[in-house]
Amino acid sequence: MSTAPADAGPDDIHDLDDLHTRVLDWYADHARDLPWRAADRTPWGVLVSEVMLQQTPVARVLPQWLAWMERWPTPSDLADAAPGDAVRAWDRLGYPRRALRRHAAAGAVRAEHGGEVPEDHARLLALPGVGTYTAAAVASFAFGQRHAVVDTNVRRVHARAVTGAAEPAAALTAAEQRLAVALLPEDAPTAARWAVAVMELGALVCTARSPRCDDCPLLDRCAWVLAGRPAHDGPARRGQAWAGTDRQVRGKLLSVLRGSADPVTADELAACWADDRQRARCLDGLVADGLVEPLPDGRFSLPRT
DNA sequence: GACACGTGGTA
DNA sequence: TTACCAAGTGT
Repeated sequence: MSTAPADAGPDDIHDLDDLHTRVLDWYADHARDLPWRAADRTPWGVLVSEVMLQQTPVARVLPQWLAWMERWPTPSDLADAAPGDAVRAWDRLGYPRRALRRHAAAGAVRAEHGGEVPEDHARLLALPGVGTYTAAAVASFAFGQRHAVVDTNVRRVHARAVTGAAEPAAALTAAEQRLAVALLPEDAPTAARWAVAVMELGALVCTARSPRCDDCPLLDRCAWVLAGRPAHDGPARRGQAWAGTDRQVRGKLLSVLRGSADPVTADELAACWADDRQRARCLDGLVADGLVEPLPDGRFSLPRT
């Protein structure tokens, strides 16, 4: 069990089978009934869910995903909309650049892939807003391929159950990636189920704050538990500053834009933040990011093209 | 590799 | 209440 799976011998293969069986059985009994996992889901729906879920809790994504899928059921439907419509519909999910990239990705899917979400990992990766994780997740969840899907939940489960650490490193390491690959079941359908199952275990049981070890199928073989649940020894995570930051100002500016059907004046924007210098800098940043469009008459709107 | 990037729920 | 945390990506 302490042997690295990369050095797998006969005993470790049995060990790996045991790991797979426990997690897959647990998932069969405890998986949440999420709409992007439903039998009638589309690859587009999976892609939309993955982007929405980036750094954003499931509970907040759920209603937004349903609304988006009803409004823009295919990539081409979204590509036909103005980017500003996507930003407005993104509402308060946070990180609105994701909405812009989602819209750009819809255009790329139509222009380069005949309107169908590509199955190939490299082509997925080339879409705006799709990084290593999301490309692997879509290839695995939507198309049943065999990929190491490594998100924060998976990293935490691996760190505890296999490596014996309370928390994974600050950033994804090559060793973690290799471990994730080494743990993958051989056949694609099982690997795809494994990927979503480990993630679900991390989301529901092996949580960051207060893990529910009593409910964990791996309790009696968890390396971290067996080691006496040692505390995290690495550096504490840096909290994200918020009050007074550009991020907060950007959020306020965009909130004004989202809330208005018509373009807004500079005065209306000024009302949301007193510091002229900072407000101007943030507005420039939003324009540079393509989230805000300055109009010839001096007003501002969400991007129209 | 570090940093910027939104928002709101929870302990 | 303050701080942490949530299915990351792009620069």
